[in-house]
Amino acid sequence: MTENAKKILPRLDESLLTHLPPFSKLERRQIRVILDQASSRRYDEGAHIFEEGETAERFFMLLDGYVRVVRVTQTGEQVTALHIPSGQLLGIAKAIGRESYPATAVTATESIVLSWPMRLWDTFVTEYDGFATETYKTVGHRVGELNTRIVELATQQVEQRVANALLRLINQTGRKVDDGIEIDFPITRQDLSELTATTLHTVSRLLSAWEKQGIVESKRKRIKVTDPHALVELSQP
Amino acid sequence: MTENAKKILPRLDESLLTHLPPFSKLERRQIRVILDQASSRRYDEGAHIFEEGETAERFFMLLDGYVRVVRVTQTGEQVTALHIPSGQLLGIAKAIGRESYPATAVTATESIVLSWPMRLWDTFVTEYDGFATETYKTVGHRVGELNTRIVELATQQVEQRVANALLRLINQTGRKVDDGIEIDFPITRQDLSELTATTLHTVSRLLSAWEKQGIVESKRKRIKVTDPHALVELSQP
DNA sequence: CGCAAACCTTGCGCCAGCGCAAATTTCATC
DNA sequence: GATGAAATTTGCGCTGGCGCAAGGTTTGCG
Repeated sequence: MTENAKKILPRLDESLLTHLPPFSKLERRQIRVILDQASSRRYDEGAHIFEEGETAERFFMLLDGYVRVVRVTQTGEQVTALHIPSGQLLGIAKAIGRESYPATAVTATESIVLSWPMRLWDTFVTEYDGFATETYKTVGHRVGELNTRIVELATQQVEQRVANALLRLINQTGRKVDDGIEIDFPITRQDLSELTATTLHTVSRLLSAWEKQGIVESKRKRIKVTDPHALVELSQP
Repeated sequence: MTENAKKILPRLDESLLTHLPPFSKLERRQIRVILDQASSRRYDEGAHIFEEGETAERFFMLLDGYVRVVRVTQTGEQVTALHIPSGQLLGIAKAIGRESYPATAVTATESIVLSWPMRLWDTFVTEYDGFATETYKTVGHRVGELNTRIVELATQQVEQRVANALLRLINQTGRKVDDGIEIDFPITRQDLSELTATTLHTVSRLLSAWEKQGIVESKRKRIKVTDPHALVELSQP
């Protein structure tokens, strides 16, 4: 409840966008236009922003929160392809020449999301300097991440993959706390297992072992890394 | 030798490009300009067209042959991310906002490759209608493939992955022969294992088993699928 | 033709990590 | 503070597929 209170919809204020890469170089007037055309919306934890295969009718910017990009197999298993932190565009199917979303976006926390109808895409690209470049950089970055995940899945042991995943999470979304770095959103053993292609049981065992060694501390849905260096060691082959 | 004789450098003729998606809509005059600025080159089997991390100074079109896109881990293992058939662009770092190539391109057969200096990229995008769209579609398609590979690696057994890889190869690059479909380029057990994240031993065992069941026939570096339907069965969970 | 290099096959033992099962802890709600 | 749902922990046995090793086959080359 108190959490909710903090996360009311923000006023559509210029300062929301000016510091974000795709828009940072724009004039106030341009930002104004962009904001006027945007819809703002709050999503609960676990909500789906868009679904794989759906016609891509809107594109999104994550203002606050975290999003998991997942695929679901025929047998219903979920596989997490990426984690997206706030400040990034998502659902940018047009930037990769697609008419439909290639995966499903699920909020990992309550999130605030801005969105625009896809028909504005071309306008944004032609009207706003740097927008195209930034979106292609975003795509490039994600392609890099996908490649990295493939290499990890192909060559590393489960322990290394989980260690790597944790490191990536604290790098991207870590919050410094008293004696360590905590992952900034609720994450279950199940989530971690979907991210590392293993089972929640194995993740649980690993975390227990690491906790005994003083590398991490974890409560339900919370993980704090107290000795990142040790994790780096574990993540090396 | 006779093989080589067939694969001399082609004359830079208009018909080379007119039927390829990125250029198909262009006028003869435009094709002429594009060809004038291109370099044509033949690569031996196993040659590297470009290396991961290298500054992306040129972009390429594969006119004939097949290319594997690979990453090499710190420990020297190779992981194949994609296979690219002829008629496609590659090394299009600019389309994903990168200054350097994100992976290494290795020829799987002798190949004929056209290339242009990257400084022409923006010109191509602005001057030639449909070029940008096609490149983004290419990117989109590859992102889809990468996602699929991640899901496969994460959820499937080795046997299913190898079956899937074979099916994909015969779909993309299969050549109908007397009593089956043959993969159109030399492929070793090792190659297949790098494509499916397993060992050449396991691939060898699987192929032997399948050969006994009459699903495939294979010689050194050659694989022919005689019963694709059975493979489809095996590829399902 | 004979040799070396590259490629392929097969047997055997082992173990990381999964599946199953059951118990326990934590949290939200009334 | 009682109840139920969700998340987590832990034990145990089994097995897919890897590592190791040895031997066989095909191809290219001097």
